[in-house]
Amino acid sequence: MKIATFNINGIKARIGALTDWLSEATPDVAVLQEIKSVDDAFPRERFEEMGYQVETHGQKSFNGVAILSRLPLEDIRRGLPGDEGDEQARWIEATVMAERPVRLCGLYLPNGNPAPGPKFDYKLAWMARLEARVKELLELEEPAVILGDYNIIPQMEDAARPEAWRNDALFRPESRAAFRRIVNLGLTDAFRAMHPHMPPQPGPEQFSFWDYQAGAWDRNDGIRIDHLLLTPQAADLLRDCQIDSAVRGREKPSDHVPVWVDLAA
DNA sequence: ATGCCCATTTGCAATGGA
Repeated sequence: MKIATFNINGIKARIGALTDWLSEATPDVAVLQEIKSVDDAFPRERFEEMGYQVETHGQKSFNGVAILSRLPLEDIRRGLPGDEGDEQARWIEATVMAERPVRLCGLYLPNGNPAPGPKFDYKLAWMARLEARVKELLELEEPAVILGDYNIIPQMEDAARPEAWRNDALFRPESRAAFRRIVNLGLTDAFRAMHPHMPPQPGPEQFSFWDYQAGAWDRNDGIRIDHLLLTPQAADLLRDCQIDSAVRGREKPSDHVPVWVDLAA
């Protein structure tokens, strides 16, 4: 079963690029971030025609997450627990009914800039809520994938120019420590499990985001911030993990590209 | 040191992104 995460940066602007990629990559499940749409405005028919069940958790203008699945979805939940007053649409969960059911948690973690400041505080508070939810998921001892735009550069090798991100909310010590705390509960970073950092690399590192500005894509000045974290039961099913980098070089691209895992589920 | 580009808004400049 192929499960992908893709920050599309606006469904309205990305409908063509997204359907093209779905047709080629044929993921069983695509977890989307930044749909930037309310639920009623999401073009669900376009994806239903392609055989996908569509579940959205949108809001006006910003944020918004969704799950597209060719297999049935059950027990859909919207919103990250832990703060009833949080209006931002950044979390959606569902169980994909494969031969071996897998719990999916799609997330769009807050950017957190500028740091320090209230937006950075919100990011860290959101990550504390994520940690609490991950602890619950791990106690179930079932296959689960927590995937999406984490807005975290985990290590130096995950940025082409780490020094440029030194004081950024994506790379600050507090952000990376919060990410490590979550991973260290017992999750596996699927990409690093399949592609360990082995300096000196024969080629450039792989990234999942390149800024629109300053020719970042042409210079491969990217960062790896879209992640798929696996519970032990999901990690035991891991067959492959790849980044579809070429999508970034097409017409009217998102600034992120899809990242996917193949699970023996 | 700052902006570069892109998407959205009941828009025509401002905000958010990362």
